[in-house]
Amino acid sequence: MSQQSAQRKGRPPRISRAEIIETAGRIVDAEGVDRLTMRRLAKEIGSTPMALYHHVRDKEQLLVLLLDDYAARNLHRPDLPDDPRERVVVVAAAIRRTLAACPWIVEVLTADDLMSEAALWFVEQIMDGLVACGLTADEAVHAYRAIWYYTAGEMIVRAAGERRRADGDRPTYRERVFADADAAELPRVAGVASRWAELTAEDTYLDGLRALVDGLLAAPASPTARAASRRSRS
Amino acid sequence: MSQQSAQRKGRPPRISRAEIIETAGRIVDAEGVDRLTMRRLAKEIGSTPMALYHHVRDKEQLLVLLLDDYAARNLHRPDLPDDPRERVVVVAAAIRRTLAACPWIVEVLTADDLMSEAALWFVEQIMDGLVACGLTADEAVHAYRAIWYYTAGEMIVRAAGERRRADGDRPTYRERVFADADAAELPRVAGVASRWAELTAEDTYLDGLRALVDGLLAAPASPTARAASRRSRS
DNA sequence: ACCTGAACACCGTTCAAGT
DNA sequence: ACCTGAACACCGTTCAAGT
Repeated sequence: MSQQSAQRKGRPPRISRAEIIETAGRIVDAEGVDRLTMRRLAKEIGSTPMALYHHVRDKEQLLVLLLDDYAARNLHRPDLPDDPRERVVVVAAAIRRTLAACPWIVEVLTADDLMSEAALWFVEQIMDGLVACGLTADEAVHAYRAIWYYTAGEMIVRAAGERRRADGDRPTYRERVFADADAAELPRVAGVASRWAELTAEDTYLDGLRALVDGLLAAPASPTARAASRRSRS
Repeated sequence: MSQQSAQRKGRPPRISRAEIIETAGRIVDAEGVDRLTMRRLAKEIGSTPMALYHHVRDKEQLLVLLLDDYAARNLHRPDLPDDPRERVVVVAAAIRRTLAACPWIVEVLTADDLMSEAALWFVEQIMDGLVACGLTADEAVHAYRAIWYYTAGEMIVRAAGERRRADGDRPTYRERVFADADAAELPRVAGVASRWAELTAEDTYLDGLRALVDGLLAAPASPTARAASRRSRS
């Protein structure tokens, strides 16, 4: 535990995990996440690729560490409204606003859950709001997860859409599929086909979030019905 | 070979897109998506990497094509209940059941929307159910998107969790973070910390889906309020 | 304990040429 | 039109050795 006095063993470190994360963050901010490679990072830091492996397990862990660092510095706690339901919405929206500003989260999201220390306060507020609205602790966990699924999905799908729009105006595959939609067989789809891109470009995260939270908090099925549905799942 | 018969233009193709997709599907099924490389695929097919680029634009498109093919063959249309709200739930659950069975969708989901021809019928049914419950066409598109965000997010987060569980029982980062949760500051989180893994391993997709659909169809804000919220977004 | 060099076993894609 | 060979510009990670 007392490492400043006892430098007796081995050679002193030249690079630190903090330095690795900081440099990695700079590369990612400046050039995007797929320009971050262990070799490139080592060069930037003035070391060799293998030196990095003494401080992080592998590239995947580095990415998770990077997002934790980002969350710790950018996840600002919002003012909490009194109404517990509104608290849930406001806190979820705060998570999403911060993470959506960081276009490479998708890479990490698909590698691991975001569950940094900095995020725990947000989870706490969401769960507390849900419990204050009448959910049990277990129900609150499941409801929180549903909110997280919706939030993560929105960010990922939106990021994919933006990437698609970014690299070239080549007529997207989806547009061709829609154009082929038969109005007789698929009237609803055909009816909005021409406006699909425009409609799905709108940011409706908040509307959907409110609907989800309302639904999660609406008078649920009776306890017996819930128990039955739980049984049928296992 | 004998090319003197039908030499209208150029040389006859040795390989086809269909053959590429079929072989790629075999590799992915047998060994997982990250064993699918253009070089490996070419070898398997008895050709060279560059021959593939005459039939698909790049690896990303190949993956999208592969998922479309999977969807076309596995997305079976469910019986439609009479109740339009239940129709929405049943159809969304059918999409999710099929896609969740295919662990590599995440790679495609983050590259592009799934929007194959085979999926259009499902989109149609969901939109039709939503409209039958009173939504306008535009609202139905947004509601469909919310359902898709939730569904995609659930599949991606679940897949990440399974991958994490699969490769080694190393104590996940998340578990350590939870163990450190201060019961005084974060009572709700600390209260379920020990059961978090167990609770989040439960499949609650359907419960969350029902909550979301209920919320989306519940008496929405008045038309004027909706118009105001639309204005404030743009 | 920490770092290095060399090597392993690969990638996706471009280019110019052949048939 | 379709395919090939060679090359470009890389990867993440392991291993054995050095300090």
